[in-house]
Amino acid sequence: MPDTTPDRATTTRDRLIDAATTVFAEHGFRDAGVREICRRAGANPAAVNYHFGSKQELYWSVLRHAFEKAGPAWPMPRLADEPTDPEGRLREWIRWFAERMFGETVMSQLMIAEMRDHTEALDRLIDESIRPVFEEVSGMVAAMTGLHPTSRRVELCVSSIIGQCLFYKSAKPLVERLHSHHRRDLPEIERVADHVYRFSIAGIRAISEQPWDESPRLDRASGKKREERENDT
Amino acid sequence: MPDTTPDRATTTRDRLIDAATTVFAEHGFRDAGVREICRRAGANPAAVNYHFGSKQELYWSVLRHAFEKAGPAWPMPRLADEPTDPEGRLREWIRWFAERMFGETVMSQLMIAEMRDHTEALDRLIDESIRPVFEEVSGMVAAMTGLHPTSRRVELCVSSIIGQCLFYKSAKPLVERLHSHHRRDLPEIERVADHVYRFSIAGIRAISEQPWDESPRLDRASGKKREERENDT
DNA sequence: GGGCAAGTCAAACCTCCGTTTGAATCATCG
DNA sequence: CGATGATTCAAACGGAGGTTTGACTTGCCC
Repeated sequence: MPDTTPDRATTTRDRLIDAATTVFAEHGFRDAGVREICRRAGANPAAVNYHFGSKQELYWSVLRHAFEKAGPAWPMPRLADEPTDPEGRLREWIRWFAERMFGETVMSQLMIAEMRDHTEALDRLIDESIRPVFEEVSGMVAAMTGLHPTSRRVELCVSSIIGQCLFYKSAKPLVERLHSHHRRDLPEIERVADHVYRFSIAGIRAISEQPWDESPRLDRASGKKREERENDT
Repeated sequence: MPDTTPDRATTTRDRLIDAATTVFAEHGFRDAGVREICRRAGANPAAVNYHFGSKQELYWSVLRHAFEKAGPAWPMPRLADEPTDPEGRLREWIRWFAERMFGETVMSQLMIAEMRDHTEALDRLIDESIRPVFEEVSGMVAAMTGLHPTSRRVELCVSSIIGQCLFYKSAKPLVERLHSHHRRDLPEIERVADHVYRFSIAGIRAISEQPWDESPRLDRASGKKREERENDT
């Protein structure tokens, strides 16, 4: 007896995709079990290999399917969509992104899981789904600062912004235990997004105003190679 | 024949701890294999169960051992250590933390791996090793802003700072592919740390100057529960 | 030396998991 | 109806991983 009502109307193949999407999102590729997927889909374990050839192929199909659905169903606020100022666009984008990080959307779960397990799917996932996000934010920051979108300073600012949001997702067990009043409802998400926005706007301004040496400082290359020490602590 | 010179002088138990520390740090608890640990330690697979009882118990011993070594060998710059200003202390702390995030220290690897797999060890790990870090940074931010160390605004600022640093660790495969000129040597780490510092200082000032409603906005609690929607995208 | 406990080892055990097999079922069409 | 191809199913296969077993070695004390 399957967990979820298996939608007898659809084909076994479709039910497998649906069930696998959920299980892969919850457990990642490695820890997801073919038997559990089939149980949830109300199908026989052999069905996976009959319809897809292998667990790996099923995974690819799930990702492809999630991509195609996520594209139109997950509209990222774009810089050119409305004639507001870059700051307003950034605020809107952070809110959008924070919602995706707090809410357990299947697509974000799949991406996080894939980042842990990194199968061969990671490259495609990054190129098709994450790089556009980076470039979009880079465009906003560039518009705010007058810097080139691919400049190092913009790159670092974008990482700072995304890093702040991603923190609540990737370090979720940590946040749940360390933050005194931790909730994940909508007003709370907006509170966090608001903070990230204000914090980042100030950071971006400070960085753009700083007359920085854009090239990576070669003058300090004299420091002995302290990198790659594997041992101790 | 074991991979690493197995230090014939030490006992089998100690060699097991050493080998297990490396393997657990590299693969996490779940993906680490008892057979590989024993191979590296030059021991028999049964040795784990003879000396520790189970793989789980070995894992606990590894964590305990790493804790005890990491404490004194991993000195976190403390606010009271030197009579500099809070800004200078924060700058020093970010540099220290960034080095730990970029460099592959065993302790940071163990923590990240444990955050993925979260076994029962996570709670202890957080309480003994991560919470002090949070509180230390909270103290710095509080000293800079005049806010209470446990206030919500300080909490959010600390998350922003740590989130920025953690990004380069938790999203490492992403950073490697998206950043145009990506290196992990010492000058590069200092470049990133410098950026995070300047970005954060400005963010903290902006947040502290904002006359914010400190209580979580209850007025918006009327929003219907949009949380926990599992489906779509 | 004899006995005894600690330690080590190869081999087997047990469970879980992805996959394969071969028979049974169903639909379609001549 | 009978044949054929697609689909479903229970059962088993083969391998990997943690654990157990039982014999063997080693060192120590009476």
